Amino acid sequence: MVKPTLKSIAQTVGVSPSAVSRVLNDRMGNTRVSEETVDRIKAVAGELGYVPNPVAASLRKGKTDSIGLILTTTANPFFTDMLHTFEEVATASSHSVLFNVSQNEIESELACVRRMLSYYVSGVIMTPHIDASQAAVQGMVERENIQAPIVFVSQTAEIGNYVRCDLVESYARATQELIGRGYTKIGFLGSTPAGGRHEGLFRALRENDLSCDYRMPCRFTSADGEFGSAYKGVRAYLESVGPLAEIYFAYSDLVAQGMFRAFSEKGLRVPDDVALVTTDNSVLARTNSVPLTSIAYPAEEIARLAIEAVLENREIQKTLIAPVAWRGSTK
Amino acid sequence: MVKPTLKSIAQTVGVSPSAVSRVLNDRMGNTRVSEETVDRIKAVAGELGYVPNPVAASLRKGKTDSIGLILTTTANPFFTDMLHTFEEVATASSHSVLFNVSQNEIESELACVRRMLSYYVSGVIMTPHIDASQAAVQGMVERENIQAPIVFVSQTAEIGNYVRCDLVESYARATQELIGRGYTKIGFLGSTPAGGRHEGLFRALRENDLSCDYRMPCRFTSADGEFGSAYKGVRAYLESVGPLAEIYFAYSDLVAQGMFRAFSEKGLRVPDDVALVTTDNSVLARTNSVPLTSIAYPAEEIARLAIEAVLENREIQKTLIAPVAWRGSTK
DNA sequence: TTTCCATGATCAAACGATTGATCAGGGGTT
DNA sequence: AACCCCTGATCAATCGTTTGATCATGGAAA
Repeated sequence: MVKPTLKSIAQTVGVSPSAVSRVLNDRMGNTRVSEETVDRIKAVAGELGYVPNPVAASLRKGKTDSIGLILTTTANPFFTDMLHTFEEVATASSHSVLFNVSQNEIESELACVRRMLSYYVSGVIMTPHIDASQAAVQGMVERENIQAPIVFVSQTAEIGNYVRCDLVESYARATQELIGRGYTKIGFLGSTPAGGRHEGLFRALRENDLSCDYRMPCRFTSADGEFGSAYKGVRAYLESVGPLAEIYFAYSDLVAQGMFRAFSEKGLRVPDDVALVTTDNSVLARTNSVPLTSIAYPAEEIARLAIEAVLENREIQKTLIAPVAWRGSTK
Repeated sequence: MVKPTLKSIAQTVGVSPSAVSRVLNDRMGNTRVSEETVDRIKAVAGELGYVPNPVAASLRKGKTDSIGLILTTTANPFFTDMLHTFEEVATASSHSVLFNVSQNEIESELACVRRMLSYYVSGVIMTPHIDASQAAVQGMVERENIQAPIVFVSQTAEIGNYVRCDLVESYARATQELIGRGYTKIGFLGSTPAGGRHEGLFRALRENDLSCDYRMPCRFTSADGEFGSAYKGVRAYLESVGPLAEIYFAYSDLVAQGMFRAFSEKGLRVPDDVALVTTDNSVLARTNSVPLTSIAYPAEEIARLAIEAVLENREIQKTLIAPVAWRGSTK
């Protein structure tokens, strides 16, 4: 038994393929087919178990019911949180998801986008590796006059269509709240104090006339990853000077896990001896033995906005502020 | 500037589309085109930035360079570990990944498979929700005489094409090793002692004339999830009878996290007061403040085997034994 | 000079759905 | 009776590639 096609259905009903196509797509109203024929066609289609061939339809229409999703990695639980929502929303709108991991290289990101576009995806959602890669992709879009919407899910850049999360502001608000709770010596772990999200921390500290030099030095290496680098950095820090601040910001949940392990090994208790605020609010923060206060990057909302923008082919420039999930790693 | 097609290239070179097609696909050897023409075509194709249209090729060939991947959930880090390898191997073989989450319903699983097949995927890899769903899908495959390979990644069922992980045997080996290390009171957390992986634990205990009644009762509810259910169960257990065993098996890393938190809150130290062996060896186990000994479900190897089976359209019936990553939560 | 073959290329039919253009025929106007 | 319109249906081209069949050409063998 071969797969039924429009033509085979048309034959058994005794009607033209066009009629069958019009009936089965049925954008309510413009059906130029008599009710009787409609019924006959639907009956036969059902009986034969007709399932349309999306590939053929795509070729003709020049677009598919699928969207491309490009993540920089799946190693960080934060991304997989988004992945889930993406799939959910896309499936609910009966769209397929074409998935790729770009792995931190601009060339790879461009290649992924290009490949997806050649599949006639309705649009692409990507987490750009860095601002430069976002700019590069957007440049390609404009240069080649690409019609399908490309939506960036980023943290900083305001380029093209994007949903970004203003972590600078988020950090500032979190810091303000911490100061309100009585913390005065607030630090962070990181290699580069300037730029990025920590600016929010600095800003709030300055506004409250507090010093902002409680930095835990840490050299990030790709061999150790976020977790290992943080662990080693904090170990070394604790062994040389010990915790100077009452509370530390972590760049991500993975980093927080590394810090937490180092604290534990040194007998420091969270939050009594030293407190912790992390970023991502992923499963790691939620299931830590001490539930971690975490800046709740709104992965679900971001995913939803991005997908809706793609499906409705609508421009989007949205900046969100991450709320903080206050948990047991802070007072 | 419109997108270059085979035809447009053929025109500018002054040759037929067939020639261009043959040159650009070039399965080394059967090129029935003179070297000179090959060069001219390649030059023009490169210059015009030709990128082939996979949709058209698929329609004609009746298959695509993409594989379908259906996971039951992304909530468990264990699945996302596999996801990463899947994407990596598939991309390395220049295949796209069509991704879906099936969410624990047989109907949904069948629908996902059907949809993917209509996209002419080269094959589908899925983690069946339960043995019944694996049987249902396999039934569909046979009934409808589906040609594309479907590979199941499961734990128990030996149905169709599969890569399974014999966790019963894995548990038995782990238990044997624990006994060798001096543990005699070995328990586990779970609602249903019979069936499944715990049989391995029981078997090894029996073989060593040890009792196997150190069960932590726990009622799993979908509202609390694996983590919450485990946490609540262990809390209640500790408050009523306390830890009776020296070491406990956890069903998954998420479950282990819940147990670990309960232990921590009760002041029990791992592994000194109570030890822990978990399953999955996901990022959760690796980044816990005490690195958890975990049965290392070989996600990468499984993914690799499954993908290779699909790409080479080869039958596969493989059973793997999970090794154990011995870490700080055991002596 | 005819015959045969190898080489390098083209032809044309698919693949399955979509869609603007076209058409047959019946009923209503004038 | 001539004209027009409406309804319900068909025609045929198209999307871009692939691929078996066919064809022209020139040189070698008979």
